[in-house]
Amino acid sequence: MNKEKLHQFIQNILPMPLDKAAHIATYFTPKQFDKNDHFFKEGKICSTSYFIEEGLLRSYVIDLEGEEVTIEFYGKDLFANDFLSFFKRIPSKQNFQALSDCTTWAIGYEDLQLCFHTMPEFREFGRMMLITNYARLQDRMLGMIQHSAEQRYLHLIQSKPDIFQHAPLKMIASYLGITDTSLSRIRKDLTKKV
Amino acid sequence: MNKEKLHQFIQNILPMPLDKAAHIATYFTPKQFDKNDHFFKEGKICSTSYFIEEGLLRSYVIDLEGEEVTIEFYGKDLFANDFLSFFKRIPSKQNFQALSDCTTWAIGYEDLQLCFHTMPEFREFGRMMLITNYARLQDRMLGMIQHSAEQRYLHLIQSKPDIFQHAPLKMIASYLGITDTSLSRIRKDLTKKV
DNA sequence: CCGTTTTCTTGTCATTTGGCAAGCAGCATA
DNA sequence: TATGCTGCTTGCCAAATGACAAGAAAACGG
Repeated sequence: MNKEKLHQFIQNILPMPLDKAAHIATYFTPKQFDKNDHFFKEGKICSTSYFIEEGLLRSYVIDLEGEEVTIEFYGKDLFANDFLSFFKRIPSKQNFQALSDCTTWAIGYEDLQLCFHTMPEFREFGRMMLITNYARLQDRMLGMIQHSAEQRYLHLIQSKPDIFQHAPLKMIASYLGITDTSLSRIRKDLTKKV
Repeated sequence: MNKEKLHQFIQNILPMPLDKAAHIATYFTPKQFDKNDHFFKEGKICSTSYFIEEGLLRSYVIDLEGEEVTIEFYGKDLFANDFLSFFKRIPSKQNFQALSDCTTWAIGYEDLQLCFHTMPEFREFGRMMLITNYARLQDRMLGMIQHSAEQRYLHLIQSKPDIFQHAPLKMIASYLGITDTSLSRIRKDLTKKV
């Protein structure tokens, strides 16, 4: 398990010399998850952030009726954590679960702070990551407002096709904001149309 | 027009000595908007960020049918800009409009970068603001998934009551992800229930 | 004050989505 | 093989929301 992909990821978010990226990478340690591992549970402060080299995760909350609502799928080359809990040091409401065997790089809160305080490049990198994620979330929000469930489903197939090999329909449905029954019907209608 | 509220705002996001907050505040210049001013239009790079001392703004996009979709309402004590365009220096898809006469404090991209690079407190302040906004957006997303239009409407009345004095129903409806017709009916039903 | 425009409401009907329950299929395991 | 378990589909009907159009009410500008 080498750090090449981690370097690429860092340089992808913010271009910087390889030695800088390599230095940043030294603060990350490898961490494996098995499929279905619940590796973070709500109520605690999220103190570790994971860069995903390979595999698929999801975060979810439990709603008032006890139903799981998937907040986000985290695939390859993404950073998984609960920003709010992580940076504000407050208990998280989210849970994290591996949907496949996962190869990740972990960094703890203190190390991340150290990186922020000592490396301007890393600050930029962190800021860009936050902004990118914010913009993605805003686009998804706009999608919820402007598009039908069917359109959102089709878009998800385009943008995150790997989800469909690992996540059961119910998780995908709650992510899309519909029930699994409706999603099943949407799929049925789509096969007719083709 | 004094900077007291700006100081408070900065210290509210991240507690710091008054002199630090005052120094940060020197980079902001006052800017007034009249009701209905469209002070930023899509296609350009968003290079100014506004702290709102008084008044109400909104950001919106134009969808494929030419309809305006309100993305966000920015009230008192908030920071208004398009993060993605502002920090990535790419053209924005958003428009900004004053919904009432507004008193704001403006800061340009270069000054903001200067602040980031020279003041650790300001970096923290900026990071916390991004995270707070991200968490808010995520909560709104969850609301879209878990709650009915009526529940979202009631929640909006609680959380941003001032909107209803300045924004027409159509803007509020698109923000909630429904049509103005539906919102009108929801209001009617609620008066019956009371 | 009048006339115009915008905003809001309402009626009718269609479409989308949900709730519930039944059934089927795959799959692990005793 | 028998037995559950989970995931997916489907039928039936209800509820939520939308599309379109008409009209009432309010706001605005001269």
